[in-house]
Amino acid sequence: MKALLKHSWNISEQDAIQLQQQLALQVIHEDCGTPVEYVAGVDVAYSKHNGNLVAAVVILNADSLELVESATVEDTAAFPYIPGLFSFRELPPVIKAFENIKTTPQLVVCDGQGLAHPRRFGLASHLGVLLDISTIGCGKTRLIGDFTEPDLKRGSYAPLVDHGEEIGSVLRTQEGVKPIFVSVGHRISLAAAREWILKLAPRYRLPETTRQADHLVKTVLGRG
DNA sequence: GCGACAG
DNA sequence: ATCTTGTCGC
Repeated sequence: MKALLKHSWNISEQDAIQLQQQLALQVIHEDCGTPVEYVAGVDVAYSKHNGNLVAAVVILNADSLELVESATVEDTAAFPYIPGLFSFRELPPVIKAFENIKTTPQLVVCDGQGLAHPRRFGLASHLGVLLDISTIGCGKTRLIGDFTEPDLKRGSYAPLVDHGEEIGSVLRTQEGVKPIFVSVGHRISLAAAREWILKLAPRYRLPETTRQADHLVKTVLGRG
């Protein structure tokens, strides 16, 4: 599949910020109602020797969570890691990997934030707008926002708040295990995003989508 | 000026 | 992200 919308990745830091503000206007924070048959997982890893990026996209059956298709792409890093401009560093190879995927997913789970971003346009939001597919931001750590510790039970969550605005949820996917940061990407509501992440993480802290994508990139790099 | 800072 | 050993717990 191909991205419906495209733009240059070879831009300055200032232009990247302006582009985020412009594209953020296209994000839809509501469920689109499309039945989900396939869910995609995305992850990127770095080669310790040449510094290259390896992106992986996995397509899972939404019910069985079994792998049905996958693709990986190795690329050179063209943009530095700057908190807030993460997507400009990792999305290029991710988009290329999606071009080698035949099965179109109705939902994509990203390793990073969506709405929980300084300009409300994290990597998940960015990928969602480019592909025009529902996306969820699922990060292992916080970028911005305040929160209180959610209860220890699986499924408990606490609001992630920035300047009085609820930008995501701190969700406990496994009892007594460190919670993850869930936020809306594109074409989905926060409640639906939480439900999906819980469904995708029946046994481990992270959803199967990111676990399988993570496993794949590590295999490509040699150690997995 | 001093921290915080997705991966 | 990546570099790294042992250790605690199921």
